[in-house]
Amino acid sequence: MCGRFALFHDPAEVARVFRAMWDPVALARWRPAWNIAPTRPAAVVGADADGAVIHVRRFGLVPSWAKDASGAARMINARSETVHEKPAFRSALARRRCIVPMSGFYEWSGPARARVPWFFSPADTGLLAAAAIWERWRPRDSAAATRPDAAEDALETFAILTKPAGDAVAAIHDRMPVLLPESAWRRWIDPAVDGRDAVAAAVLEMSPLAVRRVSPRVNDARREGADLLEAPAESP
DNA sequence: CCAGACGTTGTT
DNA sequence: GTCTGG
DNA sequence: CCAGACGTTGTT
DNA sequence: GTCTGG
Repeated sequence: MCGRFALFHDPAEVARVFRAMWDPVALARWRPAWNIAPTRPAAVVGADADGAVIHVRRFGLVPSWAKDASGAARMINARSETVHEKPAFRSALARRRCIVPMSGFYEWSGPARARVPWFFSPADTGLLAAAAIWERWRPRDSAAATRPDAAEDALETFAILTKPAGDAVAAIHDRMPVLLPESAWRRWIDPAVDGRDAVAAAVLEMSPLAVRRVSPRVNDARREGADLLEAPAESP
């Protein structure tokens, strides 16, 4: 699956790779991150009238009909096998697909007492592109909804699609994010493309991955920094 | 009809 | 065990 | 995803 | 919002 990831590439590099423009508000707010956990902001690439645009949205999808945003940490992933039929995901899949640029993502192995983190990154250079869907949520509260700046109360969130693990991931875990090769980026974020077709094409793709064991300091979602990727201290 | 859910993943 | 927060 | 909390009451 | 269960 995919519950934690990193995007520490320079923002300008992210824009260049995805041939996208940063939303100015998003760019001002974004900082490279090595430990992006559910409920935390992440950069995402979406299709706009003007082309590909990078926004900052929160990890963990809150459906538009949710009474409050507190369930955000629960819908962090959507199964590619069933995403088209789930009430919580269906409309997002049809009309609101986006790409999550990643320097890499984490998976854990081992028993609950001693979880071991691993970092997966592109085998070659570059960035990973995870397939995702997003939603816009507004407070039900009518006073907030009628304020002139109601748009500022809107919360944009996303969930990452998953599929059965292949290649490098299978040894560690049984699920992994759906990763898109560059040739599939445009179709994924194009709302004119049927969602189910887009998923069917996306899950066939394989991105060559490198993997390494990293510091268990990453387990704590409050920690941050490049040193989270250091090899763990030797244990006998 | 109304009420209540709506999601994924983990581990021995 | 199960939920919440990061 | 993992880590950490998980409860009520009264009083200042 | 939209579907399922009673």
